[in-house]
Amino acid sequence: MGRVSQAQARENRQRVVQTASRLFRERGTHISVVDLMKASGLTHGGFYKQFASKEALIDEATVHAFGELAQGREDDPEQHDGRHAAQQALIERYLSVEHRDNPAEGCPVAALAHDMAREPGAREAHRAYIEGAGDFADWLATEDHDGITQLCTMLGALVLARATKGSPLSEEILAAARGVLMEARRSGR
Amino acid sequence: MGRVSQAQARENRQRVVQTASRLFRERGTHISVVDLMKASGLTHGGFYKQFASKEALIDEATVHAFGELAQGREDDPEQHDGRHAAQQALIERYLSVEHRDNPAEGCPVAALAHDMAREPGAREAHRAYIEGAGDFADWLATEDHDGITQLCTMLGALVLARATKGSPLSEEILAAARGVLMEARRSGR
DNA sequence: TGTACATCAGTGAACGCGCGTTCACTGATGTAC
DNA sequence: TGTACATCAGTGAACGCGCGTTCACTGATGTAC
Repeated sequence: MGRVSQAQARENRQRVVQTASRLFRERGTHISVVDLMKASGLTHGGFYKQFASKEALIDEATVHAFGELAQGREDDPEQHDGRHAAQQALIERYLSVEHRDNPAEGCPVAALAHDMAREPGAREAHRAYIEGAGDFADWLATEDHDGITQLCTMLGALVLARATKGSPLSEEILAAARGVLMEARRSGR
Repeated sequence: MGRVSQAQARENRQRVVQTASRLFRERGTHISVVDLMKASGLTHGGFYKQFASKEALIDEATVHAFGELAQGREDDPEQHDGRHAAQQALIERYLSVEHRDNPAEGCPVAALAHDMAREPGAREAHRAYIEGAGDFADWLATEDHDGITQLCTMLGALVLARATKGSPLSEEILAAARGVLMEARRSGR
């Protein structure tokens, strides 16, 4: 193939990060460098021209995933009413069958939780995860509702619904969580 | 070493299942057969004298883990007041730092969630998981409180606390979840 | 602007290693007499 | 009850395979003149 332009190289690198951030969420960080590069339309040999190690890519892809998450929230209007409506819309989307079935484009706090819990720890990915989870909880909070507990219920429901997929219980879990979160908001509690 | 008595062989086999049910929760089902057998005080070669495959052990160890979970609940007194107190005690234990730091002896619904979500599906382990999660939710339910949503909040808090361990957020999550679940029960809502 | 050459992004074979699994071997256990 | 032998739980070397990583090679790109 020969050398590729610097612009093309930057684009290729960015595509690997993007692909990794999706596949880590879908299949976990154990996915192989070969599969990752193949999914990015490249061969595995060039990986180390762009990244110091697979760990470095996990760090970068995790930061990338949380950047997207934060960006998605910024699009929402900032005034109080807009925020409240945006929160409700996000809760509905978060607890949908579509989100359950598409972890690759979904919430990294839920999708990466076990990989974070089982990895060493003092890494950039972990730092980004903790910051991302905290920011998400803050964003969910209202005058009357603690953001952390709402996030626990949402994330717990999503993780459980994914783990029980194939059983009617999976949809019951999503519906029950939607019910309790929306009811609490309607009644002003 | 030579042949071992049938009683010894049964005991060894049971110890492997026990060890596996602990290590799968602690490190995930990706842990190797060599490590699993070593942790059971045996060498890896004999594994296939006792189990058809690693998948078969995952199935058996998962069923074992959920059996223990159900058994732990049966010890509690059956009358309504006893049940209510047992539920509160379990919630406190579930959301403790000790439970966060000891997944091996902890709740398999939380510890195995991601392995279940990422594996094929139509296996005995998945069936046991779904049944175990449903039974746990039923056990948590009261006249006024849906068991599913309580389980979502508890499991979400535990998974998040484990993923953010090392940050103060981890303890805040456990405290927030304890707070909202116990407050709801005290106020009768 | 053209030309000559150094650079280096991407390729694909190869590395050591750990995985799940198989197998020849061992010797104490279990059994037939 | 004792003896002879078949059984088989456990051992450890070996299998093919996929992993993360390295490396010699390629040829279009970028650059010095």
